[in-house]
Amino acid sequence: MACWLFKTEPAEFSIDQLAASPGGIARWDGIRNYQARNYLRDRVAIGDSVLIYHSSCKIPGIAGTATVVCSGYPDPAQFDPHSPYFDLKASPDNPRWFAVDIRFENRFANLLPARNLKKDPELSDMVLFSNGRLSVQPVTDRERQHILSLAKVSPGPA
DNA sequence: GCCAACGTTGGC
DNA sequence: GCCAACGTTGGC
Repeated sequence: MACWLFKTEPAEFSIDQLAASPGGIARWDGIRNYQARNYLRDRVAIGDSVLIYHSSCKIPGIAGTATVVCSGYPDPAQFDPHSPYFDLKASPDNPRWFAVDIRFENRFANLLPARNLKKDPELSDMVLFSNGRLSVQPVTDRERQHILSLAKVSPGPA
């Protein structure tokens, strides 16, 4: 089982919206970056663990966890001319962008602020800090374990 | 709102 | 294929 960090702007789609989705399941779509696309298309698998990261908000950080319930498939939004994610150059025969489905697992009692995680020696190698703009990124098992242990002790905003 | 870092585009 | 110009991301 692999682990991933998915970034989202909570104003667009938050972990609460995920939790409120039918069955706690939602499509993770609208990813328009090739490196992230490659992960969604080729690597993200059913049963993988996901850390949900809130970005571009008051306190950016990890908000909770989810599980992958459907691996990569063409993102329907790319074919919809009314969608902000429409892509003129994509076609069903030759899809350019991919989505996965995830199911809500847990919302941390206290969000883990990125500025705290950044100071944590256990997490110094996280992709989050070397390529902060990548919206789908791999997380090592060690990083995941550490983050989950932090979430349990509920450190809260420092 | 600023700005640094990074990604994409397009002329050559 | 290079690289300058431009656009986007995202923390602050």
